[in-house]
Amino acid sequence: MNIQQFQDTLQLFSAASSVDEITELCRFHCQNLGFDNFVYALRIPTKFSEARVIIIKGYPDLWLERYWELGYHASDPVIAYCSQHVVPIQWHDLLLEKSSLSALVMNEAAEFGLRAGISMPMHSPRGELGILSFALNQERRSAAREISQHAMPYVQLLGGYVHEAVCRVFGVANPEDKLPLTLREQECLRWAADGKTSWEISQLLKLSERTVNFHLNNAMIKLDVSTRQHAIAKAVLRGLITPYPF
Amino acid sequence: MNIQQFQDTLQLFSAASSVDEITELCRFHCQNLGFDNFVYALRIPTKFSEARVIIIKGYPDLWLERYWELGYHASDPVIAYCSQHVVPIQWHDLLLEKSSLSALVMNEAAEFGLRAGISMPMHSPRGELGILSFALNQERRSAAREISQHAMPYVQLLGGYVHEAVCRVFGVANPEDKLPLTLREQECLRWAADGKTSWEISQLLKLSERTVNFHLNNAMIKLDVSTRQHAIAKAVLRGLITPYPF
DNA sequence: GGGGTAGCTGTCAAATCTAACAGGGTGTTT
DNA sequence: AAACACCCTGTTAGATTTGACAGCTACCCC
Repeated sequence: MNIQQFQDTLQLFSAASSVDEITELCRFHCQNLGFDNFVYALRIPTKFSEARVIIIKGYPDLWLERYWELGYHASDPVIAYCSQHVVPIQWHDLLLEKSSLSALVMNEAAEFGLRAGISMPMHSPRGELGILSFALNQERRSAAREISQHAMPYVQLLGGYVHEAVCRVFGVANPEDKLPLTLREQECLRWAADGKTSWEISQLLKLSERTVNFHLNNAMIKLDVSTRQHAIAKAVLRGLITPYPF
Repeated sequence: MNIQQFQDTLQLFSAASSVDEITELCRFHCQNLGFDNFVYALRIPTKFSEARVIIIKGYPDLWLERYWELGYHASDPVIAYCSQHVVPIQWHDLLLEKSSLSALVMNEAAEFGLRAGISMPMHSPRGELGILSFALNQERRSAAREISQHAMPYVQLLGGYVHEAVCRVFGVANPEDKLPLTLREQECLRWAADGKTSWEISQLLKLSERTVNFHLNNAMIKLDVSTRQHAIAKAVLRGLITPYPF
């Protein structure tokens, strides 16, 4: 299958209307590309410590169970890479420190047949992060590398379509609850996230300190939190505010 | 050039260290794909309703000037599409209402030789939006469609690499310089970001309240900030602390 | 006019955080 | 052994935030 034909099959994702259909399409492409397993995970920020996670399964169940039980997502180097980048990565290219938690996760994965692979990060406008991974149970590095290398462009293309399909099926794109915050609330929050105190913000926005507290309080109520810190974490994760404190 | 060779040339973007180099690479790919013009625009949110915009130019200067002067970005249907999607679009497929502002923009663009084209949106972790566009001065719809169709996968691949290159050159987000927060510092910060007070964190981690403040203070020093809020915003944006599930 | 939303301002007490002064301990590396 | 990183704990004073009590204007929609 050349890339042009491949491109045509991608249109099927736009028509898919259920998880099962998407799973089947992924499975098809997985085999087609010469991989053994696949998984797509979508993280949707909700509360700070309560992101919603949607998974399209094509991985060994035992591994997924173990993964969640032990909270491996926190040390998974693939997730760490994907949350910062926009181009795909071959697992072999990840920089791992010996006997780090990250290395442990990857080694255990290998025991479940996930020895080599490739992952494509997808970031969408509201901070959702989708990761499409294809894995290979292949001992020989060179062979694995060749397959991954060859699959790279296909995986990159697939990523976007799987991502849009999953978001559509689960009704993720929801512009309504994107900005529950008023203009002033966003402004105040942004400056607060920038380390400014109420008084400083009042000077910046030419308001009274009381008004700044008023807006920040309203923001906290809307975000259902009771401290500024929580409000900021939540707003940043949801993309409600984008401070630039660098 | 097949897709495999193409893939190899993409590595050049990782080495590019200046705007000029990136521009040249884009120009090369533009011609190679059979297009007449290209442009890459990166929007970095700063304050609410304010953004820093970086442009890699390969469009008629006159058009770009007019575009900015008249604030066309506000009605540009390509930007509207790109801010909501993650897969590329052929301009012909955009839904335009007759005599809308969007249609006006596209018509005027056509007068500058930008009659057909394709645009690839790139969203990165902190809300930056990059748009890579290739344009064609081609009257015949069918011919334009064919070229665009053929270029689609290449453009999608290019997008990520141009995006990462520009972000790197402009120092937009440098995940590399991860300030090493210690384990305790991360834990405390994570709970603080969840709205917990020092006392509550001390109970959660079975520490004294003083110790929690100690760790949070160290984290603030390392992040070079003077409030918890700023520390949390910075840490979340840099991916130094991860929300619980994932 | 009433009701809704958004914005603005005031005071006050209690809770919380920040910054400064201290003092311990462990473990690894040089 | 000394230097270093990480971890733990104490006190205090002052700044800041939080939550509660108030009040006001302006706009839009029904």
